[in-house]
Amino acid sequence: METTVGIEGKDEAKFEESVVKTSSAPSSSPKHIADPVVYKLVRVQGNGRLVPATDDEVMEVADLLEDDKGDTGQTVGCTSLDGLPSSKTQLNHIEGLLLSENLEVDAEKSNALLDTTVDLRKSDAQLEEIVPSSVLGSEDSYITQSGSVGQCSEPPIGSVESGTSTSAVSNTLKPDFSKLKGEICLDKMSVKELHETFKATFGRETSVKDKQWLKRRIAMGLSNSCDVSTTTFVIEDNGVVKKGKQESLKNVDSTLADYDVVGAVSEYCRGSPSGQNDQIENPLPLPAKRLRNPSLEHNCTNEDVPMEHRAEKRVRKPTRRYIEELSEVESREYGGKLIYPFKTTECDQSSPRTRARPLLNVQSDGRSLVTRQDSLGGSGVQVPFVCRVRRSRPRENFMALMFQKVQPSGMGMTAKLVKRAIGVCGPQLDNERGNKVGNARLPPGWTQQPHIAEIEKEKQNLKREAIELDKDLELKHVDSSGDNSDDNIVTVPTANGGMRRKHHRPWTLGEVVKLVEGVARYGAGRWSEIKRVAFASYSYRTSVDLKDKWRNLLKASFVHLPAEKGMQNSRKHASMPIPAAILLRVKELAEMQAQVPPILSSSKFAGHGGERIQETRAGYL
DNA sequence: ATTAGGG
DNA sequence: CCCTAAT
Repeated sequence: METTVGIEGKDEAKFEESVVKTSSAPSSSPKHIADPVVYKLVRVQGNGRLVPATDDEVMEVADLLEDDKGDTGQTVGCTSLDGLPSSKTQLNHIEGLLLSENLEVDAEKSNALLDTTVDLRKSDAQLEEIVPSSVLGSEDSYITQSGSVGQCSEPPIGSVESGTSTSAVSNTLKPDFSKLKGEICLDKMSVKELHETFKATFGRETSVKDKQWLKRRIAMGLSNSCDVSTTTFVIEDNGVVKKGKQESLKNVDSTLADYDVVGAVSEYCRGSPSGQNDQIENPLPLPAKRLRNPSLEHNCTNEDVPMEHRAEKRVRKPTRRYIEELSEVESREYGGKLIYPFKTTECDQSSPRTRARPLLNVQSDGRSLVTRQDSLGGSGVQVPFVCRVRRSRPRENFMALMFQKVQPSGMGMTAKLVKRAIGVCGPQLDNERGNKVGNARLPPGWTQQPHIAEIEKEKQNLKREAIELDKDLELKHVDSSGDNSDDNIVTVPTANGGMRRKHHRPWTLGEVVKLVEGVARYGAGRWSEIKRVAFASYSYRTSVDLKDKWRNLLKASFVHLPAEKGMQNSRKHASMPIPAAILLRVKELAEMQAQVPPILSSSKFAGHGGERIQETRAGYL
């Protein structure tokens, strides 16, 4: 079961009182007409019924409401997420940076925004796929309120929405009359009618007889569940922040709860204030909503999953990306230490339920997220992938170890690596590595080729991503993509007959920005500092890497003119073109810090006036 | 241990 | 990216 929060008004003052009242009588909250807000807590049982929440299930959401009132919502979610004090500043800065004077970048940015959105939705959908009914329940209940409204009494709501744009959330659920209307509408229908409606909605028949179920389904189909869930999550998120944790552990598979939060946070931070409104504002709650955006369609339709099913696929384990994003935030919060909150959570509660769940999310997208479960010799030991702290370099080293065992040829240099490997990541050999141990027979060419392909694909997608408003999150996306599992390890022959491994990790935009940022803040040369601060969560990217990258950036920032010609034919997607804005900034920084590359310095002023971007600097200091 | 520079 | 010298 899941705890759901519904909002029916807005007034944090009366909040608590109201909560209690409403929770015992979900369908009626008459007293507050205009201002009062009530958060109704309901518990969804099994596949449908809404049950009044028990007292201890009632969550305090007062502050959320408060925020909702004044804020865009985005800020709310984000601040609660990233404890990074300077995040805002950075955000502004980056934004400025990108917007500064590059239309191209701008365009890219909007694209990125879209992409991100899609991405999030997609993963969200996938999330849901995993969750049988629990989280769904919450969603459903919500929809019953607002979604069904759309069908029967959409006009009033719609107008109300656009009229009172103050708080999306409160507006969304605000009037109970809407809910009642909606309920009644569907209630009036017989099962048969419901079936017809269902068919009309989803284009297929259903054998389910449960009216409740049908209603919810239809409602879901008519409204867009994506946003719905978001709302729910947000609330839940805040709840979690307060005291939802225990609750989660108590009532729900906390794993799920956590994921929800993750999803919610991500989506919310993306800047979904509009997203939330979208759903409601849209006067025609048709299934078409999903098709609104081409790429979105693509992402949502890629599988031949029946639509109904798709609707469910909204909650799912967050992609590694998200985990790592969060963890990064977390780590920053705790002073750069690598802390993986989910690890504890997940490991603590290994309820039978949890164990059963993973089966559901099998092959949502090629890269199964759960498989690690039993990987350790089938011992059933549960080591959530989240526990993975890092891969790549350490792994490589580890692999070196294996390699040495299997094929003594590379010994010479391996020794060193092995040593490092043991020292660095020995204790944290996670299941993934464990897996490899099992499969260690793989030849040097080992690295999971299929995986690489996947990654590459993803990278391609992410390539188009630029920094958007929600820089922090965004960056993490990009970055994580880079770190996303497998590295392109290439073995190059070395003089003394040995083989050294060289892995290539394309720098993501996010990383670059971070780097630039860092340089701006601490100055070029303080690589270790920069690494500590900006790259705390990136186990790869050593300070040396940073340095190298900076060197390259510097080079790039001053040349960029002749490059066009040769590059044209050879490789278009070879490496992510660094946005001019960033290069510009690099250049500026370089000049500012008197780091102008000696030789290039002559041509630097050629046809470019990069002097006038001063505000950027201001952002840092 | 970190940094700079060459390869 | 990797390696190494220098600090």
